Amino acid sequence: MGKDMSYKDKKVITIGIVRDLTGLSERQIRYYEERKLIFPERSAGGSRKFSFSDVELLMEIANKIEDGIQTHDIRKEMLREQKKHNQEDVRRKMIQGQLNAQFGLRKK
Amino acid sequence: MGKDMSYKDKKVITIGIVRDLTGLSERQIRYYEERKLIFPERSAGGSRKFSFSDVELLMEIANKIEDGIQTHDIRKEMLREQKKHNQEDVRRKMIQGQLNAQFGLRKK
DNA sequence: ATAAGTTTGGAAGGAAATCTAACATGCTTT
DNA sequence: AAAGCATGTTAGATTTCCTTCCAAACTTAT
Repeated sequence: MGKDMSYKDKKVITIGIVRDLTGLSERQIRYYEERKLIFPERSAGGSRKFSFSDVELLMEIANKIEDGIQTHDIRKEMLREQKKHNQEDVRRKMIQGQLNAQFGLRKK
Repeated sequence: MGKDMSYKDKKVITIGIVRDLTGLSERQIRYYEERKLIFPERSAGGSRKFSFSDVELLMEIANKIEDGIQTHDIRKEMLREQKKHNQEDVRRKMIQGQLNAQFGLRKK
């Protein structure tokens, strides 16, 4: 239940490295956070920590910005995507639930 | 040929995070580097950068240290492992070379 | 058993990396 | 014209990291 994550999603990368990996400025990275496009964690002292997923997302964001899309609209797109995935997830879990009920697979 | 790497091998994690991930002290981590058990890269400013592989290796090292094995012997074990893998690699590549020669698969 | 080596902690002082907040600029959109 | 967007830059404070040293408690070798 403690749900562990792949390396890709572990928040372990500081902003300077993200800068080097993406080619974005730190200013841009912080701004995209402000606009709620990315959600780094924080260290005890307050430093941002990003994952490789965040880095990938930032590169996609960079592309859209280049195409003249505004952060506001990027956010909308992202929320739409998210919703779609959530729905798929719910469907998948419901089906699993049905199966469990029918065939009485017990957990643990 | 620019050989790209998986996330696991990218050197992107600073020592403080490695400390948190492994439970080792920074002192210990630096010492194990001094003893040539791990090989972090450096930022332009001189900060160490580790990969997830390094983190895993550090956890193995920590176990061996707990078992009373000395860094010197851990290093020997590691070199032995390394050599074995290199040999396997050479063998694999030689076989591949033979096949290419026999069947004239051309590269590119 | 004395000497030498191992492993770790801790302190000092300095440099690098990060943080927030503010102001400036050049564009868009309203 | 006013408001909002995206980014750069600066300043000062804080956090993180670096190396170098000394100390302590062990372990191994002579």
